[in-house]
Amino acid sequence: MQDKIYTALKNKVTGFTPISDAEWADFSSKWQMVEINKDDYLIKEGQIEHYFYFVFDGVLRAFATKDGDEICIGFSYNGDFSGAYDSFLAQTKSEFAIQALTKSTLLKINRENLFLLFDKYKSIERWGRLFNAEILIGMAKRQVEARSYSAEEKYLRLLNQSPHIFQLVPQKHLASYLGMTAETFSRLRKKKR
Amino acid sequence: MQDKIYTALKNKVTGFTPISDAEWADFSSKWQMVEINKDDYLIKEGQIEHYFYFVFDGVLRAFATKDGDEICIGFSYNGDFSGAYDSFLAQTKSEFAIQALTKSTLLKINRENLFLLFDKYKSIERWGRLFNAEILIGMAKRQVEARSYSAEEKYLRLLNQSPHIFQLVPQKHLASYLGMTAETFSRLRKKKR
DNA sequence: ACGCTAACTTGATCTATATCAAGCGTTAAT
DNA sequence: ATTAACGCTTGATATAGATCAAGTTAGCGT
Repeated sequence: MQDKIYTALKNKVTGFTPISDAEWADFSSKWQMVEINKDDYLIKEGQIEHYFYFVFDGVLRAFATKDGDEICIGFSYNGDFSGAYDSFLAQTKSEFAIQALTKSTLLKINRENLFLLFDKYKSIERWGRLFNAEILIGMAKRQVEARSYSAEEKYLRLLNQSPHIFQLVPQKHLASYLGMTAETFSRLRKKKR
Repeated sequence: MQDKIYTALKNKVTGFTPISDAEWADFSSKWQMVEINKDDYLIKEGQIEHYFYFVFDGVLRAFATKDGDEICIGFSYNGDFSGAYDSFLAQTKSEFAIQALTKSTLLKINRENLFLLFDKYKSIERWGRLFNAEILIGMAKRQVEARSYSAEEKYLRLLNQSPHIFQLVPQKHLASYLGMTAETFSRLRKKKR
């Protein structure tokens, strides 16, 4: 049954680029399973990220804190990679925290091991490049979105494009994710029903 | 004197990861020089990006258009890479245009050649990964910035962190880049003098 | 099942910033 | 040299969404 977790990871990685059996054996041996309870943190603001995660099951949120208010940056679900990735790459203090919104099952790999794998295998290096590209493309989209639309438009777009997350994530986090207050979110919700 | 342009590219690339002479010879042969006049476009919204650029000299701006209004996404200067990078990677229609703010000298490489180089050389693949990482880290920072600060705070932060761009870029573009109107920008400017 | 806390709703008010409008200075074209 | 076009400034007004405050609901721990 732990097999399933590694199979999920394998599917995810080979979705980017093919990997030989030998490479997979080495690669996969470096990942360990971790479980984390609801409300616990993968990492807190100001810490340096040493791990890169794969979410097998659960929901997590990334958020920064500004003057005591939380600013929700994003979410990770089943099949996503997670972690304070910019801190992980640059080894700078993380500007945000990652917290489990549900009990979650993850795989993690530490930075040293991952970087050794990058050195050792071109396929893994390629996966790293393509994964970075995917994240980057998503962030570029979101940047334009955030600046192009009103609160109402952003609400409706989220509703159309990711209806499932309304079930998974408390409204206040969705509101913050869309850059509005919980009150505004609630009013939009009422309006559209 | 064209040497200087290639030397600048070499310095930029090897700043990420070392590259052998043979690799460099092959890699550099795939880049061609392009010149572009002030106000001309590298790419327009809706087109698919086939090239990846290196700015030897000049200033460019990337902007999206929403309801006739321009939303400035970012700038490229001497020593930066440029292009509609997400369109280049995903081969989807670009959501933004790139326009020269000054007469500019660039190097460009087409996608096919670059991807062949990724296949051929692990060092180039690594450069690709690290370059993606750098862009990604920058975008993550900017995302948090854009959401954490008021117009005034954003203005002051830009003034402190990148005073040079006040000389290079018209105010209206800086205003849009910071997510405010030109009027608001002008008022903040007056206030702080 | 009960009580407590946190999430959500609803209404009243406030405010940062946008919008609209008009004028000024500088550059560029005729 | 004159005018047109554009970028910047300044003032008046409008508004989306925030903030503040109070009440309601729902989930969680004991």
